[in-house]
Amino acid sequence: MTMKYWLMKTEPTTYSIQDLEKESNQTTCWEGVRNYQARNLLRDEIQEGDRVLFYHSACKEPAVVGTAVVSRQGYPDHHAFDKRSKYYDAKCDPENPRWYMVDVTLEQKFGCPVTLASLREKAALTDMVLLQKGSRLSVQPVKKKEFDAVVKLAK
DNA sequence: GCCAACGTTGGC
DNA sequence: GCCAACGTTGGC
Repeated sequence: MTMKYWLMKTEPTTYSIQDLEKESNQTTCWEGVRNYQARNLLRDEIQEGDRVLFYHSACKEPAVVGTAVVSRQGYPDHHAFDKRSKYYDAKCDPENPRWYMVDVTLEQKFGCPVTLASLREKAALTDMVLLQKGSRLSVQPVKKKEFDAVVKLAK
């Protein structure tokens, strides 16, 4: 299985790369994704060892702020069954999980975040899912050359 | 805060 | 299965 590349969005007011940095083992579960297209990626496509662009959305300066590695592949998001969780989903049956998550581990926090504006300036990145009009997927595929180009911009 | 784009819900 | 209404996302 060859390594794949992804981009995951998070609102830094909810969970930021600084939060990930502070976790034990700098690892967290990526809970709360409640979109079927993204769910399918989390459940079926994303493999341990895959690389992730960590993206801050809905904030003053939207940007890729670092990279992470998938440290556990898809498993049921148990927050959906927890009434106290903000991600509780009353329609979910633990016997037949609807929502999935993966674990991610911090790889690198960029010293220099790669802003959305700077991504748009790069001709090599015009096909990135993130940059397409109306694109809202919070977990999305990235091509290797795109991943590499973004990492390069962080230097 | 605005609003375009997209996803989901539910009546029919 | 259609589609209007509503809710959410997320850049600006």
